Amino acid sequence: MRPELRERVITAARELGYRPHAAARALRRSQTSVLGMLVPPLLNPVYTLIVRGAFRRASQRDFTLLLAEDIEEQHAEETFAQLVLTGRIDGLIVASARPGHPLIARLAEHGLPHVFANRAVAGSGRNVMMDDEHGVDVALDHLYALGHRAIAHAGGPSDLDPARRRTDAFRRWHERHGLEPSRVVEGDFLESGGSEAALEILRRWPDTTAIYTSSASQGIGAIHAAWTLGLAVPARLSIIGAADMPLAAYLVPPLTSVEMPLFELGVAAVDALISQIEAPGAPGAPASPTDGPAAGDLVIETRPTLVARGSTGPAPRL
Amino acid sequence: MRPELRERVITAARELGYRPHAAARALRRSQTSVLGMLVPPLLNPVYTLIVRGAFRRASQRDFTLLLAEDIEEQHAEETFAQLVLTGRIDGLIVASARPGHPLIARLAEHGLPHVFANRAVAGSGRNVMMDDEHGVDVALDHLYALGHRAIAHAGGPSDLDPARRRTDAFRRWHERHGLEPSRVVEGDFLESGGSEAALEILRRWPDTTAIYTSSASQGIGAIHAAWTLGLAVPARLSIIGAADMPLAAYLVPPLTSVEMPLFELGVAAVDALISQIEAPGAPGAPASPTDGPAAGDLVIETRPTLVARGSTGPAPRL
DNA sequence: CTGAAAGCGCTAACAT
DNA sequence: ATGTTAGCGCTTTCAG
Repeated sequence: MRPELRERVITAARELGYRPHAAARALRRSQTSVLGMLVPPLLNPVYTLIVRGAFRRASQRDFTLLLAEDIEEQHAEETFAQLVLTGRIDGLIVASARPGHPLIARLAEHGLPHVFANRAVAGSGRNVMMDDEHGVDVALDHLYALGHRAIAHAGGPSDLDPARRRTDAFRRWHERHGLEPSRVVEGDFLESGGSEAALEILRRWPDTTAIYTSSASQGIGAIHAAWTLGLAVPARLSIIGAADMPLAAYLVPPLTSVEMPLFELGVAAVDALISQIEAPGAPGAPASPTDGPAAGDLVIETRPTLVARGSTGPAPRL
Repeated sequence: MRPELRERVITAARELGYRPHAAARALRRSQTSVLGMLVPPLLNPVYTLIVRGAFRRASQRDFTLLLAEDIEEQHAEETFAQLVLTGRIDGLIVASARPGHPLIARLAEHGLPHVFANRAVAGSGRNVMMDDEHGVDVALDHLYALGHRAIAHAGGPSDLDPARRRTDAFRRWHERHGLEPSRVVEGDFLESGGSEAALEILRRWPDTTAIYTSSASQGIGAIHAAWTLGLAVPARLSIIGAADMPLAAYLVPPLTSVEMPLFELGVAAVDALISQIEAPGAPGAPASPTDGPAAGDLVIETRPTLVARGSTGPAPRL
């Protein structure tokens, strides 16, 4: 074939907008170039940014991202069947892991490449996480600098890994500062959880001057709780939330928060998954069965940073 | 083959968890059983519920839903190529339509089954919408009953169909009530848009006693604006937003809003799209090129309802 | 170094 | 009725 003809064919193909047929390609190469991603209910706005990072990166690397909302665990088996058993995806990002989630065992058994994003699975060696501990330190240092010493924590569900890690970090920070880290109440990640936790905190420890919440939504709930009790924010009670979102700037008062590298987390999860898929031998690098971070675990380098707004201020004298 | 053998094969298949390979099936039947859905940035929480309805229904009808975020229009061509030209999807739900969106022409030309959800395209005959006009009436009737007569509207971008329909409905309601519908300011659907619009409204018409915003996010922004101006909500200014979300109950004060049938919209969009795909002859029912609602357009039967909370109250005497 | 052919897993049309 | 076969569009291997 003359180079001239070759040129003409390529040009023609481009002009006609030719694109290889995905299904035929997938069938022949037994690789779909589709990545699955399982996320908790998207009402939790934290995940929309993670998802966006994942979409962007997948597209850059010529993969398509197939999102699935992990609403109720009873549907997990169905989701698994639909995505994995029919060969629709080459790998899966699980951002909704919980201890005992039926999917975790199924994945390991099936040998599909997969990573856990944000919610780590101990010992899996497949975790992609943010530096949550640093995020806690940033928040508590900010409160400390404002003079707060009676700081409480409205934590997330303790069986959810990032919630537990933040609670642990909260305790460690207090120990480092010679303070008693007893003011911890657990609730869900939503506004309702934050509101109820704040109410309980203020009932049990009325001299609390600041609350650190494990999510922005909980922060909103905590502000609401303070309002219902008639406590001024931040004059009487300071509130700071983990994870920032655009909304936070428009609350009354605007919520001080810790900005987390959510977009980067999505990007990194996709990269880690593709590495596994393209790894020569293994269908996903095997995890060492030790507890704690295994060899393959990854922590995003971008560190959480403080976004100071109106919901935190100097500690009051009570 | 004896029925007994048949039985054994079926049982064995089930026990082994056999599932037909999606790519092979797609190739042979030239139908992927995948639906695409294009949505505006998911930071807009309105779409998370629509998406959930769509996911649920697609799954029920044995389709997989492939979500794509329509972030910038320059990526539209790329998205189109990736989803449509490679034959990855059987049809597309477009929830991010704007006049002149490059995708609209491409879709018509290509002949792919598609519907427009929430953001209608005039004359397409493929629109699945909510009864936004009724939503406006519900909001304004509520304010009227509280004694408000100087009501302003913080509208969405006028080139976005639901924003325009709500603005039109706002004007019609005022005409029906013999009031001057002049207090309309346009902004984007986000908190910032609501805040800026509210500020401008109060600057131009200082005697305004109530604001109806075209989204919940704008409502949040409007509350924020009132707070910065030192206007009490609802004692001095009532605020009501279109579309409800769980967050609204935890704002300070809790935001009165109009609950829209978002989940149902997602469900109906999927049903409409699948009908088109399964329609015998046409690759999507042809649209009549008339202006206004065309034959194939659909309005969700569930009507918007009022959720009264703390951000609306009796009109003050100024 | 160019060109033909086999086959991925499935299903629809065919021959028994 | 049951069983066989061709071929969807692509890629990879093998023959020329």
